[in-house]
Amino acid sequence: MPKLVDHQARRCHIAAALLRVTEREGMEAVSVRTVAAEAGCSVGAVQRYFRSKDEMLHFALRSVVESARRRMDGIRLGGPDGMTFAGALRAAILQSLPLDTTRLGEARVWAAFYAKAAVQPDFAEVIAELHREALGNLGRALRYARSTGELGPGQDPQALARLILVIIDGLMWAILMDPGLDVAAAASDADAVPQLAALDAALGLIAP
Amino acid sequence: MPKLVDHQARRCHIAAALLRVTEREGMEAVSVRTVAAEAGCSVGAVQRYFRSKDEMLHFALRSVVESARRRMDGIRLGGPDGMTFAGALRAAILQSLPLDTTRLGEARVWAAFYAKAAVQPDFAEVIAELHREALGNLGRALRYARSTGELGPGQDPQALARLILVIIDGLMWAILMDPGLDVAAAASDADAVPQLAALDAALGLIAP
DNA sequence: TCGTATTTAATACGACTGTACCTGCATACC
DNA sequence: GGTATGCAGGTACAGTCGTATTAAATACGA
Repeated sequence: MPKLVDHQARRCHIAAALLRVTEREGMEAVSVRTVAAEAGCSVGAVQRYFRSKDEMLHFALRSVVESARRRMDGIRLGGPDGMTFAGALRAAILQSLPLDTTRLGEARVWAAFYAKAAVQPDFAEVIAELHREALGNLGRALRYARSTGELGPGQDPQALARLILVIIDGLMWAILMDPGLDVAAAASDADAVPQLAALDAALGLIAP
Repeated sequence: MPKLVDHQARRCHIAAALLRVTEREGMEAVSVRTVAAEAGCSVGAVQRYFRSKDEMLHFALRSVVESARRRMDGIRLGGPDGMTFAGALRAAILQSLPLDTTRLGEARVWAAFYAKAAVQPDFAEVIAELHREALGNLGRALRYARSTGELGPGQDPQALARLILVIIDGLMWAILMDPGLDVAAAASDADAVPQLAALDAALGLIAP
């Protein structure tokens, strides 16, 4: 038996390189060669771990979906943690927004995959599944909040969950499209981001 | 004097071809050749009207921004037109969403330009300017609505305008990412689009 | 009708694309 | 130790990319 390599780890390593290229120069700059260079290996190497460029892109998408899922699972809205429901919700949303350099990079990657999904249904399906899952999680949390009285009884938790996810996506783009955004200031002080006025307006309406 | 052609019209013709290609196959499929083929002319022809591919893309972006601006200017929220404020607002937002095939195509084009703007600041600037203009228009309309009492006095019109624009963008993506969307049904009956539950939740909070 | 300026088409160029193949190399079993 | 097997790198190929340059066709003013 010859040398054995951890295939999965290699694939992740190459996918990470692909995401770095995407974050820096967009998905149009992603080619087998640029990714190989970024990953510090040869073209032949990435070809062994991915049969085709398309398979590589699919794997990369699944990896970002996976990390988003992990982040999502780490969020707890209900629960006894000395915080108001509105505050916890706001914190959870802020956590999902590109307010520092690393999350800004991740958002740029998402932007590229979103655009690809707009014309490629199989990509859209993967994203839609994550979205359904997020909808379920958030809806469950909101139902719990309503049961404890933290959320008004007149509000439909499922529709509200939809609304919050829509706002998160919309805010992501609004922040991404703002060329004058000061990321350094945003990371320390959320009030330096004028786009978040929309978020506070929404939260003020939801949980006054 | 030799043959004279309407340069501006030619540029628009070619830009329209570029947008058709983008709508169908995404921006990665846009090349000087594919656009020339779609426009029914030679590569040399598009090269005369656009010095470079980048200039062509800029012109195309400006043309979609221009048409979005025109659509926006056609929207009137305040005014005596036998409609409640909330109803007029809802209608205006629905008009901006990809709920039929033509607007779905336009949304796909927007998706592509959004993604490009995420990594190319000069594109982002053009979009940001349109966004600022929309913010101003909507803010004005909301201030007027508040002055007539149709909007509660406790709400900040500017923040609310931001929120509505964020929701429009977020809804656009939510609809675009849904592979199971029945466009035919959506065009005739907005209730066939589950994503719009988010919109109604928001409107219920804003103008109850 | 001629001349000329403008539009067109076609081609050439170097660089880059995705993919296929092929050569060494290091390893682990017989 | 020999050898077969999985891995890495390199190269080749047929296309396509954006752009520059060329020659032909066109249409108007004189």
